[in-house]
Amino acid sequence: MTQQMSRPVRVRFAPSPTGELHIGGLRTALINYLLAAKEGGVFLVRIEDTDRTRFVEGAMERQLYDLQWGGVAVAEGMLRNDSGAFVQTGDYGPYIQSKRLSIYQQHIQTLLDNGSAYHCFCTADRLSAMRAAQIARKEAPKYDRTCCALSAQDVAQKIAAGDPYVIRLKVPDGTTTFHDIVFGSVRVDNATIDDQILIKSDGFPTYHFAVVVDDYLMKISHVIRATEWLASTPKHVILYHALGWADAMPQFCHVAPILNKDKKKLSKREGGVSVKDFRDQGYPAAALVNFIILLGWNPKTTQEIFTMEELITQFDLAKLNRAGGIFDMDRLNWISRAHIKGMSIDTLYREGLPFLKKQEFFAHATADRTTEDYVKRVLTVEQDRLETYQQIGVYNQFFFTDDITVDKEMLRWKTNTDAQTCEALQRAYDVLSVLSEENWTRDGLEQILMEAAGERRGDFLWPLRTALTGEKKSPSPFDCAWVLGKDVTLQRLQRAQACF
RNA sequence: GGCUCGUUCGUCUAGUGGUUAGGACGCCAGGUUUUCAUCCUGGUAACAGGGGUUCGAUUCCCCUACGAGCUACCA
Repeated sequence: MTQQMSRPVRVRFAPSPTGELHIGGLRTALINYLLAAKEGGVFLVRIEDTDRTRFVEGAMERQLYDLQWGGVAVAEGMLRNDSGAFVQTGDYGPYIQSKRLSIYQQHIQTLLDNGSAYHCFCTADRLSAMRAAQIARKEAPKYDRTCCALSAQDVAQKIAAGDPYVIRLKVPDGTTTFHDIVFGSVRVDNATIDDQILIKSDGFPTYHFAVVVDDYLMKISHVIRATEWLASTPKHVILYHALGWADAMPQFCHVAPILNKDKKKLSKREGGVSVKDFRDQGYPAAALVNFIILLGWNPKTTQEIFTMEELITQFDLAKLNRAGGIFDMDRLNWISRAHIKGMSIDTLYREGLPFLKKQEFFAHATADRTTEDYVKRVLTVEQDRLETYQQIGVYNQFFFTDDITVDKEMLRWKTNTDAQTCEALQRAYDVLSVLSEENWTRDGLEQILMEAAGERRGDFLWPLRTALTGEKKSPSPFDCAWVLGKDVTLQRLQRAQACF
């Protein structure tokens, strides 16, 4: 088999507008995109909407938006225009299959003419009866070619009479072999392949026919898609030959699916599998992308955290694994944490603010606690503790509300007495009340408070920290005082002292 | 049932005809520490099973088991 290694790279992602973009879909799109980006090729999007019964209004737009969110940049096919709408762009359109019906008609005719396809008038009832009988006889269900024996006259007559029909591929005898970049050589006996329907009775092509016609006409160099297509690739190979396009056959590359804990294909039933779900939960796009690409691929180094640029330079189709990977939430969280940790505060603020704004505690916060400056201080303190944007502020709500509760027990460090606790609070107040605003910095506060703490740090720092937060767990008292500011810090210390 | 594909710690994986089978996540234990988180150190844990080939197989071949996909006028 000849491989066109020098062909310009043109790859495509071809979603069906039937629902939200699945993370498995994002992964497939990403792999296509990475190859194109690495090789200086073109990544295009084509919409496969030939199943009118499953069409969902708006699904295409949402999927394209999710792709863009994930950083998978589309160069041809469906692009966003200035007003935000997705429009067909490129020299190989239309890029929506339902707009290509006449093209399919033209090419099905060559198949009909050269005897590679035939009309079939069998009814659904007859087909299902036939299939049931075959199964009962423990045979592989397969069309029995009744209509293949019809004369041209019979066919013309039935068509003229308005009988509904489909057009089937006449699978030739022999075997079909093809090379897959990931799975290697795959060979099947043509006798096991059914006479696949190419054109449905509604005149629309099936996937198998449309994908071959479109990939050929759009000059696709690599067909990179999910492994669920591996078994039907021989049909496509047969079609390339029947259409006389064997020399222009793309390279096939099937990528393993993402599985759930039961090793089943991750299904929408279980929730939390669409790109939108993860975006809504506050995972950075770069983290999700990093996570899904590492499921079944790695550059053979120990690097685990990647930017998109690093992925592009290090990507290699040959390093894709064959086995499917199980989706592991712990790992996603770890990768997400690493990405958030590595962000600038400006980025974290820009990305995280929309999530913070949805929080009730933030909506009720006073104006001075929702300023950019204040929120950025909170983020500075929380950055190392965040797994998702959605967690911002959630575990440290005392930053946004004065409605905190402190009592003697909370303020007491270990077995200290009330007097010792009071003394600690008073000492903290004394030290902080004379600290200038200029020195009210993370470092400045840490320095002066550690000095004041002396040897028995817990005696001093615990009452201070709980007085400021009303929580047993929180960031350090230095960080809390820094975020809250001098006025609030002193107020809260006084409130704590009033417990005694 | 048939066809195609797959199988290294719980998970993601590296790896070689001879390795103490490496790393990461998780988990556990210690350390740092005012708490939590972070961070540091250490630990736990794998070549699905059986036959070959071979001086020697996790690595090559075959079989079995298990798993997945396909077997639609869905993609």
